[in-house]
Amino acid sequence: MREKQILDAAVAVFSRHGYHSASMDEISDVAGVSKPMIYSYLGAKEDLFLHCIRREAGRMLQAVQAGIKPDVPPDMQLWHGLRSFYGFVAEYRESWTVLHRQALTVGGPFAGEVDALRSRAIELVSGLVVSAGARKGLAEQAEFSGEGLAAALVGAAESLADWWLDHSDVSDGVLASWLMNLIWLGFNDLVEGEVWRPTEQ
Amino acid sequence: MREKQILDAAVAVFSRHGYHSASMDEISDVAGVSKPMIYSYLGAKEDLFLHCIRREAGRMLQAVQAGIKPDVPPDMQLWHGLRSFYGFVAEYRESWTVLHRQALTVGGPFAGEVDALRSRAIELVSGLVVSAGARKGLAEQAEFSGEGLAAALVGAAESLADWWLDHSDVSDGVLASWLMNLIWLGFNDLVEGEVWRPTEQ
Amino acid sequence: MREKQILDAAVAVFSRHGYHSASMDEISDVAGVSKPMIYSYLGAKEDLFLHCIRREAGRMLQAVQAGIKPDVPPDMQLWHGLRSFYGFVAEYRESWTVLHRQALTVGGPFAGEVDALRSRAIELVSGLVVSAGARKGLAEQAEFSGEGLAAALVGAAESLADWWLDHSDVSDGVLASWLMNLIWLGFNDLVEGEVWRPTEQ
Amino acid sequence: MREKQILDAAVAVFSRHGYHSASMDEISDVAGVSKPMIYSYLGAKEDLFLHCIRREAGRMLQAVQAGIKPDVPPDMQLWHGLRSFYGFVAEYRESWTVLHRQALTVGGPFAGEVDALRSRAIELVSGLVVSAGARKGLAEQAEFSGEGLAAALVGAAESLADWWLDHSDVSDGVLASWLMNLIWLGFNDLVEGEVWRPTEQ
DNA sequence: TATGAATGAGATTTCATTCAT
DNA sequence: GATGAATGAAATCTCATTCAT
Repeated sequence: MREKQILDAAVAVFSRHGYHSASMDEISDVAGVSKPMIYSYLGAKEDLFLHCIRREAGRMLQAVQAGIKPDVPPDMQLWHGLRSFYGFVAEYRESWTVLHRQALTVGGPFAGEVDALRSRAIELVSGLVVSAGARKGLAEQAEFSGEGLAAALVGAAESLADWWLDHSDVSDGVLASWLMNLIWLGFNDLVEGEVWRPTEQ
Repeated sequence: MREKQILDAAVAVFSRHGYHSASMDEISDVAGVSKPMIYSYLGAKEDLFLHCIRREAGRMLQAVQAGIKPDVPPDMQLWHGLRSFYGFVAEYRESWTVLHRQALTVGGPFAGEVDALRSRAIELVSGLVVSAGARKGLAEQAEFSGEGLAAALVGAAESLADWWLDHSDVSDGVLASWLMNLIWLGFNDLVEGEVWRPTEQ
Repeated sequence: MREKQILDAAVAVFSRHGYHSASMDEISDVAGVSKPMIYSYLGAKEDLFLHCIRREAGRMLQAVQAGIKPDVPPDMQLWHGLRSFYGFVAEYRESWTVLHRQALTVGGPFAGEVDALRSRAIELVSGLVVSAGARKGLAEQAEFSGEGLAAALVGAAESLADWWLDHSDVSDGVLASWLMNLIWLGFNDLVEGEVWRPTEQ
Repeated sequence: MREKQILDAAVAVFSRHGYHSASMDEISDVAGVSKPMIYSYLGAKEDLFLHCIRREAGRMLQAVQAGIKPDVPPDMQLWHGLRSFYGFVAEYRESWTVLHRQALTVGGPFAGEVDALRSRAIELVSGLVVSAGARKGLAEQAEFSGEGLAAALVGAAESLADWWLDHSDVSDGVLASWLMNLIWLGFNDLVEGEVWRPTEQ
């Protein structure tokens, strides 16, 4: 299909050069169609970029959700989710680049789209965290913001993905395992009432 | 000094509009000098942006390092470092925006600069991590990469900083404390040999 | 017939948007045929427009001439001609718009076509004028150009038609009667030797 | 001045090719400046055209009004006005072309500008007509619309100007005199109660 | 030294026009 | 014969960059 052809090319070019530096000329070259076709199928540059973001965000969300098994304990759900996430990043490097690097910087309608995606992720993680906390009988600790923690966790995962792009010699499972160890254990301690406090000024 | 004047204006404008959408015209307006002056003092747009990144990166690194007290245990060093980091982000929002949001998207010489900064941060954290591990007698665990963990930690800290920009009603100390609890505890477990492993496929 | 279908659509679209802003796409949509058909039946955009002008000019001329009764005095001939003209304008607004508003602006072959139509009209009026003059025994007055006067008269009629488009609450008969009173009376005076001359510098 | 330079070029090119076919490239060539200068001094194409219309309309109005002597009888005022008008058309052919031919066809803000100019003309003529009528004690004749008559008169004058462009061998005074004879005499008759009526169906 | 004035080069976008089916 | 799909070519507009003063 022409649409897929064009979107693939657009994602490739946007991921290489970023939104502004990408030229419709190059996209049409890579896609192997003429510029008017792009405008006819997917609209102006902004629309095209939006379509890219939406498709890639959809793909990623679907990949991650497909990897999560619903009937296992929360830690295993997070574990599977992380593996799927890194699997996706490995397979669709360009998608990830567009979503993570490019879509954030350009203002306008784009920020909203990616924010929505990240919100979905944070929400999802928050859910796991809360359900784990509940299972362990965690009382409400007003001191901590579930959303803040989830944001940090998501950020850690993203950053690790970025780091991975330049150190591709570890498997997705290993990455996920690092995060689980780093964070889940700490979270467990937290749940169990162990708290770190500064010991001196 | 002319240079400071120009760099201040450039950082302000770049942080507002991003690299590409920022116009030399606006920068010269904000700086209160004519465009040829910018070219004469700081070179073309790319150079100017590079100078911005370098200055802000230097400032940030210096702020963080200045906050770290060398003769306290590693956890307290990290704690102070995080507080300084969030202090810097709070005080120099624009610097942070330029470094985190804008510098990532543009390919070419910029990525290198920011990577360098992040590497410094990762290195720094790695040092703490390793020294903490050593103190506790952590054997080399080939399974874990100190650098990878540090990257994740740095990412978590950055993400939390971003999240903070939209939830400014918590103090820098609270943010740092969240991270310490989330990550340091987990790391401690790790150091002490407690490891999370998947319990089922 | 295909041709009529296309021409009707073209006249409608040209009259709405003008020559340049009219798009072949819209014409083909309105006509209900595909663009290649237009090119096959009536040629490129310029040709199409020419065909429109010719057809509408022909229609208008025919309508006016059909309204003129040959065996009545010149003033009555003019009167009937004017009524027919305004009748045509009322019934075929779009034709009139294309002929009067759009065809004038575009240089090239179009000007010629419309000039030809106007020349026919001027000629026709000239004939009446001269025949009226002759009947009244008007000596040749080198000072006046029958053609110039006719041009002015035709222009007055056209302008009034235009004015009418925005003040449609008077009948065609009234319009024609205004012109007859304004111009025919003056012309009569002229024919009878009464001449206006400037009374002072 | 650059502005005058550019406007002159723009009027020349617009008058040759019309609004749509005129290209900014050609205008900048004719003006002897680069395109960005045009945008900087006079804005986008639409603005540029508006500036042209306004300047030429202003010139024309001023020329005509300058020619009218206020303390002479209405017919002499009209006479002088017409002479000035044709004088202007003779001297500024291109201005006239832009105002009459080009500005009418393009919709949008332009129509308004030219309509305003024409309205001024019609108003002016209406004033003369009414004052002449009053002087002669003309009763209100509901049958005639002063505005309509004025529109017709203005149209006649415009048309004659157009005709003149191709028959430049008569002087402006002669043109004005034709119109005075054609219309003023007829109007006089009207004022004095002589009315033309159709004599048969 | 400092700048107002100027431009080259390139970006997006739109149509009239034509193949291939 | 008829059309959906495709494109070449050109138009408007912007901006980083530099003379001439």
